[in-house]
Amino acid sequence: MRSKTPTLVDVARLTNVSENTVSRVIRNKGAIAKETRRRVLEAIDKLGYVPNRAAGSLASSASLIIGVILPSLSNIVFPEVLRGIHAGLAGTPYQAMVGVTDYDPGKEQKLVAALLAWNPTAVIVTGFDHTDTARRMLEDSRIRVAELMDIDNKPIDLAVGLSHRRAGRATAEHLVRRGYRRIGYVGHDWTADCRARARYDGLCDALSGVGLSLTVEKRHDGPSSTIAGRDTLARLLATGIAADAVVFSNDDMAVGGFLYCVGAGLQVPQQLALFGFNGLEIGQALPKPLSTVLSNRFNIGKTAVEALLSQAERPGEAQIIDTGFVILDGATA
Amino acid sequence: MRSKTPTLVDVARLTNVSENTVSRVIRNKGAIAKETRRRVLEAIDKLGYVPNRAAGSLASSASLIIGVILPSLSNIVFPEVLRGIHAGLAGTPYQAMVGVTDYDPGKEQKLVAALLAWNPTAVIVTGFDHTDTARRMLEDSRIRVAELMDIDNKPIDLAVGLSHRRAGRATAEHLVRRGYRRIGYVGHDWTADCRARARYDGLCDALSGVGLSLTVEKRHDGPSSTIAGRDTLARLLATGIAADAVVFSNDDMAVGGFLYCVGAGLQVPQQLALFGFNGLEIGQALPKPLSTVLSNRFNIGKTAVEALLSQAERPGEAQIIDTGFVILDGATA
DNA sequence: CTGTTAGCGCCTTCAT
DNA sequence: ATGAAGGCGCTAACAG
Repeated sequence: MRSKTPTLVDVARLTNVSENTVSRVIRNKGAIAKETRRRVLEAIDKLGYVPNRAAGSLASSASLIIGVILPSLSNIVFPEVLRGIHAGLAGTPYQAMVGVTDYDPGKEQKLVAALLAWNPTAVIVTGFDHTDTARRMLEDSRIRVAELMDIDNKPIDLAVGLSHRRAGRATAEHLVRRGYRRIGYVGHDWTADCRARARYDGLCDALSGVGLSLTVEKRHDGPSSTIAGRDTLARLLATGIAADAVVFSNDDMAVGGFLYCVGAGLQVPQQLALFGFNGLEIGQALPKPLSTVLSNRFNIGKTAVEALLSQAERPGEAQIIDTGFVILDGATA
Repeated sequence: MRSKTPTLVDVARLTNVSENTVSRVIRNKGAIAKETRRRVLEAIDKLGYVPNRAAGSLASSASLIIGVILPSLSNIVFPEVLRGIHAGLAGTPYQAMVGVTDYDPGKEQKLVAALLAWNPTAVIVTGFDHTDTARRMLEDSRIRVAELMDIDNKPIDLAVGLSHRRAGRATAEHLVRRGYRRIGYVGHDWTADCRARARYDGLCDALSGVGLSLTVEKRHDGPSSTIAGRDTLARLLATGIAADAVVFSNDDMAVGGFLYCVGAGLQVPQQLALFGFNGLEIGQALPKPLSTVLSNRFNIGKTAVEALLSQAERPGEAQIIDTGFVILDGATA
């Protein structure tokens, strides 16, 4: 005969106080006599009482849930953001409810609806690219909303990330300063990844500011990957158009490019300089550490959670937190 | 004046049916007249009604939540498992509630309690290594429980994964078949990662079966990483003890080892053969594809979800699903 | 500092 | 095929 799991009432009875008092102790709300609290906690411990979250959510129309919507888990960047989110959540009673969109705004919209059905305390999404409906649902929800990775647009409530446009500009400036003039570009499909596009734009922008432009470029028609980087660099070099440096849409692609050079016996950076984006560990483990832009993904997730939890209400005006970026000099450009 | 979000009652009133009927339509339960269903769905659409999950969970003492507890998100393997889980969940009304333990059984126990407080439909954990309390909570919960990655122990309910011991044996057999006799080992801290330990045991086991043993070994005192692999191989070679092949605790480590060889001008596999575990993309993108064991992480997650959702009750006897492994011949061993 | 009184929105059970 | 009644476990609002 298994006795059903204990509830507030059981704790209250065992302690000879009202349910409400027990509830207050659990939530650290209102003033409670030291002795009462002690007895309540004792009873909780004795019974192994665990609050029923669904009941709590229903009664308070709010839950200890943080909704998290990520475009992908294949790109290592997002697991790192998620890691930051969990780091920010550790030690709090909040749990992350995670959904993945596969870069599909339609799926994102469904996930927004699905997560809002849980009355989450806050929702974290990626970027600014939502369907109108999704955006309206988020706006109307009145809960806190963080849009991560990018800060080049006006957020619903809070944006945490870096300016990809500026990161692209900084890349150009770095290469020009190093004396590179014939600069090529190897990218991936940016219909989904509009931040890669923003970096590209910043890059071209800054180059044209000093009277330069991309000498040659190739784009892989699909998501970024090491293998795509390797193969796309091969295609770029096969054009025969000389380049002394190649900028990659991100580190995955750039590492693939580096491995291509190793295989082809190309001296990096003497014969060809390489530049990435993200600052992934693997890039720094190469025989020559990759020159790239560090984009603190972990920190973006952690900072976002901390900001969201530190203030329950939306601030009067949308807020932006710039987590910045750092040029990693490396040895490949 | 913002009207509060619509509830079942609103839909019922608009349709002139009882709440109950609306509820049945939503849950596809019981027989409903075609025409009634149509009108209800119309009303739902018109009002933009979204069911309140907390209320549903409270009333049914069950929720459309799948609890997921992972040891880490730093190791790419677990994001891939999570990706599989989300793939299995896509198209269902279930959401994943994710927690991360940092390989700490104490944290795992707290997460188990925290997730069970939501009345999840099932819980997915990693491995068999739980505190007694955590195990008891999971057993007593009566909900479905999957233990992932490993199948070398008796599960609470369902295990999905591969035999790491056998993978280790297969590694030894492969190397011996290829003619390697002086085999070294480069590993990482396995107090946390007991599956790496199981592979190591299988490796040693199979070697001693043919009268061999590890010639030399070095273990990095920390989690696996490319940089750790690179540096630990350097330390192993610095011992001066000759080895013609080195087995790494996983692909991250092995890729680091490969990159060390590139930097040091060591011919792979002529001067030194390398062997990994996991079959990560990066290993296959190397100038010489890494010889390794493919461990289908994605599939483990997806298979687990499908198995859990296909049967609401625990089967009479604990069940094991072997997702197997595949030796990737590669070019490094 | 503590208790009382009403729900929160839905699902289950039993009728019809 | 549909409805009525009751309650899931907790919290909010107000008393005292």
